[in-house]
Amino acid sequence: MELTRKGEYAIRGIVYLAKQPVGKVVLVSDVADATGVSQTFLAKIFQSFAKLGLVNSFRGTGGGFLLGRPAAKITLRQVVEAVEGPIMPNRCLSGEGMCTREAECMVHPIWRKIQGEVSSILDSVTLEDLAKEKK
Amino acid sequence: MELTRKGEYAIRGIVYLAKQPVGKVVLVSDVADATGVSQTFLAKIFQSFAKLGLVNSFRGTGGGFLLGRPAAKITLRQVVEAVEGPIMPNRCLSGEGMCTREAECMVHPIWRKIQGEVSSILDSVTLEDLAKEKK
DNA sequence: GTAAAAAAGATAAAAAAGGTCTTTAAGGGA
DNA sequence: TCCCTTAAAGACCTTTTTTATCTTTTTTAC
Repeated sequence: MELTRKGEYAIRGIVYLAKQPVGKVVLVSDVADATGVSQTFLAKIFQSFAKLGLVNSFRGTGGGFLLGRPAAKITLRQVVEAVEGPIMPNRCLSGEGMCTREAECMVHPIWRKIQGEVSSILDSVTLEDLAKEKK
Repeated sequence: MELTRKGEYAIRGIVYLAKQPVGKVVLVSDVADATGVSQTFLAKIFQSFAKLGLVNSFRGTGGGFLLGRPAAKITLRQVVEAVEGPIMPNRCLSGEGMCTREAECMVHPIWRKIQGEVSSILDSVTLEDLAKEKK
């Protein structure tokens, strides 16, 4: 029931991107320095983002990363799920007939409810919100 | 963001206890057989319960376990936290001055909200609820 | 005293977390 | 064309956590 470091770093990294002027391309190394995360590890995280289109990347001189779409169109849930996988408080919610007890299981609906609540909270926050300075 | 097997087994085991007639003492081995969990592993889990008073135990011949208080007075949260520790979606919520970014951190309040929601859902369910047969 | 049962602690295999390193591919500029 | 820069991809590694098992000790009833 805990976010891993990967998830933490992912958020820090992409929020840093969201704070840049629109269209500015930044190096992983810069993001790593600014957020205090190892460059190679952060690079892996950004690769996951790139596959999902959360960020765009450019190789070579002058390359780097920027957001794949406006910060207002990227939710915290998308960021977290990109590196941690689906919000899934209990294995049996993954379906695939794994939970043979589902029929009698009274606990099942509780996890489903938690899954729904957590997902909806994470869905309600965008990178635009997170990029604002706290006042 | 996932319940471990220990948490799953804990719930299965204590719900089985809650389904027994009030006052009936049952062996770990019986609970283990009924729930499909290894006996020694379940014994460890029940030891955690016993330390917190969620169950009472008796050693020796005729010994075993029963609920430490009425099923209606034991919440799902207490059961989960007994084996998994506090509901804590993000390390920085643990306080202890760990989160040096708290002042500027816009993400912090989100985790706090999730923590609150999850806790309150788990608090709202008792073993009495879970021991009912699904209809 | 002996058998039954939980308590406690040591040990260990397997999986996940948390990284690093090396090689490859792509792009820009001299 | 040849470097240099930078991300992509994948192999590799270490540490921690999970998921147990096994043994010994303590407690209790008979």
